[in-house]
Amino acid sequence: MKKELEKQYDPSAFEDRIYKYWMDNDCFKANIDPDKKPYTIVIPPPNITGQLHMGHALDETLQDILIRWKRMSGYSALWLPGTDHAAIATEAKIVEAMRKEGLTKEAIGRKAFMQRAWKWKEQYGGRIVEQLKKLGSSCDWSRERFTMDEGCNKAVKEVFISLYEKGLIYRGERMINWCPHCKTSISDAEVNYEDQAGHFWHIRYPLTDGSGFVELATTRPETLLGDTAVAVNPNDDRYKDIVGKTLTLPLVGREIPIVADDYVEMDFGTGVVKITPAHDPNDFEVGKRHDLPVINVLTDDAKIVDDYPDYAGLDRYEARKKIVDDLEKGGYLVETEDYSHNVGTCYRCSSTVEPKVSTQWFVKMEPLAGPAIKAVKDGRTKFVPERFEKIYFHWLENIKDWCISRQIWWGHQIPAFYCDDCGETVVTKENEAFCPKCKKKMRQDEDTLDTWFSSALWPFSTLGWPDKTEDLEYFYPTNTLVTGYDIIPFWVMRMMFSALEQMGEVPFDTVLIHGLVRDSQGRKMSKSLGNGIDPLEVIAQYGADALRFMLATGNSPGNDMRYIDDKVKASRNFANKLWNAARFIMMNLPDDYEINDLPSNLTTEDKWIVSKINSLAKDINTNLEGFEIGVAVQKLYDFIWDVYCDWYIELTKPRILAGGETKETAQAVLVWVMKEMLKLLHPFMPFITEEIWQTLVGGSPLMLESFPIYKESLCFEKEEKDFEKIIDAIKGIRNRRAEMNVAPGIKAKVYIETPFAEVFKSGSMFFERLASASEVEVSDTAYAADALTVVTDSARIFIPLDEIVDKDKETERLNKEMKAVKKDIDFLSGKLSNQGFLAKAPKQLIEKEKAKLETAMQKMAKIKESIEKLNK
RNA sequence: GGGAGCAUAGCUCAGCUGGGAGAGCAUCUGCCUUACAAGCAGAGGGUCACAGGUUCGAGCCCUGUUGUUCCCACCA
Repeated sequence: MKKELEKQYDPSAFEDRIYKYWMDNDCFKANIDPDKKPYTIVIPPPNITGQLHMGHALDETLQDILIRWKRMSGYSALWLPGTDHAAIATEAKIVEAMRKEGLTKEAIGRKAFMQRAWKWKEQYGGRIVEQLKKLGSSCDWSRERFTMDEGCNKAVKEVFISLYEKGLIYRGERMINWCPHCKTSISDAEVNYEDQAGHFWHIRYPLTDGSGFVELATTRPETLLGDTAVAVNPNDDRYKDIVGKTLTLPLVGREIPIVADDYVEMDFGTGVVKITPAHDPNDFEVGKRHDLPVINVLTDDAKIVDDYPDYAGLDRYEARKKIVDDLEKGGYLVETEDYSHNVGTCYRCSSTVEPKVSTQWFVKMEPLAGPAIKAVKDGRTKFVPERFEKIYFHWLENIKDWCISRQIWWGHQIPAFYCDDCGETVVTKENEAFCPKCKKKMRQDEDTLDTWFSSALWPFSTLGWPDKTEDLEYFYPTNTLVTGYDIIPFWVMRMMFSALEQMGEVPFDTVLIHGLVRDSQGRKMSKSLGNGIDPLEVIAQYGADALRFMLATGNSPGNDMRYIDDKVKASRNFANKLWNAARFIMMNLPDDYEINDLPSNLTTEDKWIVSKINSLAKDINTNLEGFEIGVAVQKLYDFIWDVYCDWYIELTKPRILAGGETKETAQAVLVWVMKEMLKLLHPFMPFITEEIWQTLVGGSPLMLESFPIYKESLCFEKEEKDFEKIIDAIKGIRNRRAEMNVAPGIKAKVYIETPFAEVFKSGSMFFERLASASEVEVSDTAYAADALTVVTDSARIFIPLDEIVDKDKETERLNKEMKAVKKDIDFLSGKLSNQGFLAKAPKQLIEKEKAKLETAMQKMAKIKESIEKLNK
């Protein structure tokens, strides 16, 4: 049968079909094979609420490149996929959907809400998974997991109980971050700080004894309602006398003490701070030190509580306005100053968070942080690039206890039970509990766990832990974790200490960090800006291969990149180039062509390209081992486009026309090198390579072929060098002709004077097609008549074009060239007469420079001679 | 207030452990050469931010400066 590809490269015509072909043939399935080494990547589970965005596309592309490469390199490669329940984000979506139906979660109750949530998950949770497939992700879907599935829930409970029993999880009343919009606590890592324009209100509080006022400044006047003291620095002479006196709180009338505390900075503001223990983390600490009451003035949705009738029910910002007005009316407001300050916002909904005193569950971090720091310091896990270790260390070294309880329903319910009668607490993996003291049925904690609590267990919970499964035994610890630098504190860090604590081993040996994909102007892609690019649309237009290739091109680990449409186009054009090259070679094969290994009668140019792709294979492996994906991509691009298409294919054309043995050898080499290229390119552009492979080779899938490695037997150093001489000469001729504006149609004789006569004789046929030669003469003596002259490192070439040879112009040209060579000679001889260089530079380099100088000198002599002859 | 990244051709970016600066796009010239005009052959274009230093030799290492981006941090 004739092997044939569609005339037009149209990725949409085959990408889905190829993906299905892989699925049908179980190509993604990882098997436990004692004869193979395992290589494991767990996917950073995308949120079930999510739609595929460019960040995912980059993340998945990098993982797929690595996993396909390792799979082809003989590893039992497992890419374990799954999704995250995204607690707060998902709950918000469901609540919003219910709101449209006029329902609230309180109205329908927990059970019904959870049923709706699961239904929602079934309906939409698979969407992102289907989108991942569009990219070509070679995940083992038979092992797909969900952070809230039964196994993950088992793992979560196991860890919770184990940490609780070790005293590493505790429940307590602390100051936490509260999001009034999501109505739940959030962890420190989930707060984003941003500068906001605000005001600094200077207020005076009257001394109760009527002896005057104390002026202080605040950015949050509404919290005045909850003030329980005013503090000054103990060393502040200005206020020494009033420490211990009391003030009457304006608008409220409460009598509050003036305390002395080191926390107050004397030279900031007026040196007086109002203390509101319920609404500021520092004030909370001051309050503890001075045994001050904690008076909460805000509701869960940040409105003033009913205790203050004048303000009750007002939103915090409305209350602020009214309180400032009232302070002014009462003569308490001294001045209002513009002021920019740092405000904490919720990373999910961007609402301003409220510090709040509340009873929550916490993970005690200090004992867990130590081993996690050590593991990276010891090099058991390393970051690529290394600089991100600093971020990791910084977080762990300054870590506070992790608030893990959330006041939402969608998530893992905390496995703690309370006795309403005696206050007893029981933590158990059972679904119900009875009080050990009063034997009564206990009430389970209403709260759920931070979504990251389950994500933190992902590398081992997905492999079956806490059960001792074969998967866990074989595939754990995993190898490479690929993720963006923005989630190091959320996820990487937590996986590290969780794994070390539960498994006693690091969860992965390498963390490959990538940057963000920004828009063409370098801005972060965001919904609010509306500047996001939908990867699915890009795939529809240019194909997944083009998108993947674009994302991998010129991208170095840890650096942000921009999405630029022209770059995708360039990648698509590259795919098109490969497509057409494949079409060309198939076009020239007989219908019953049988693919064999390399023949033994290789020509110089055959050995040249075989040797080149052999070293390319070496480079690609080395680059991938070092996670230099962008560099590997560049090398593949250059080889396929420049070396194979622009040179080698062109070189085979005269041989194909000639027919016979040389044609057969050329065909065999064309096919063989194409096969090697397809293998090398496959991890980067899986679809097009598989499609071509299926058409050209057929049989088993390309994705299960062996990845090429360097082979000594394929290295032909001499032929490589020899053929470069011919390429140099052809380039030189083309160059001269273009400069002289000689149309390609005008053929001319080419006379080559060279000491490498054999090399040039064997390559002379190429000059006809590639250098517009009418005939080629190779000799060791110079051409006698006037001609255009081209001097390369290994030859002097004469092109007798009588009608266009302008002696003056030619002389000028040669003089210019001579100057350039002279510069080379000066540079090289300068270097070689430098005693320091001779004494300290590596010998090999010195030899290389000497050889270069020698070549340049010879070239110089040839040019000089040509000039003289021309002007005789 | 700490910490980090970036600064290379008109634009977007590569450049591994220091050995005479690269790619894509854009520009200019000439080509429909029977795989590809999503193409072919050529050309122009860079005191590698600035100032010092180390070295025989620096885009790369060290110090400082400027610009820019980001992360962290409780100054009310």
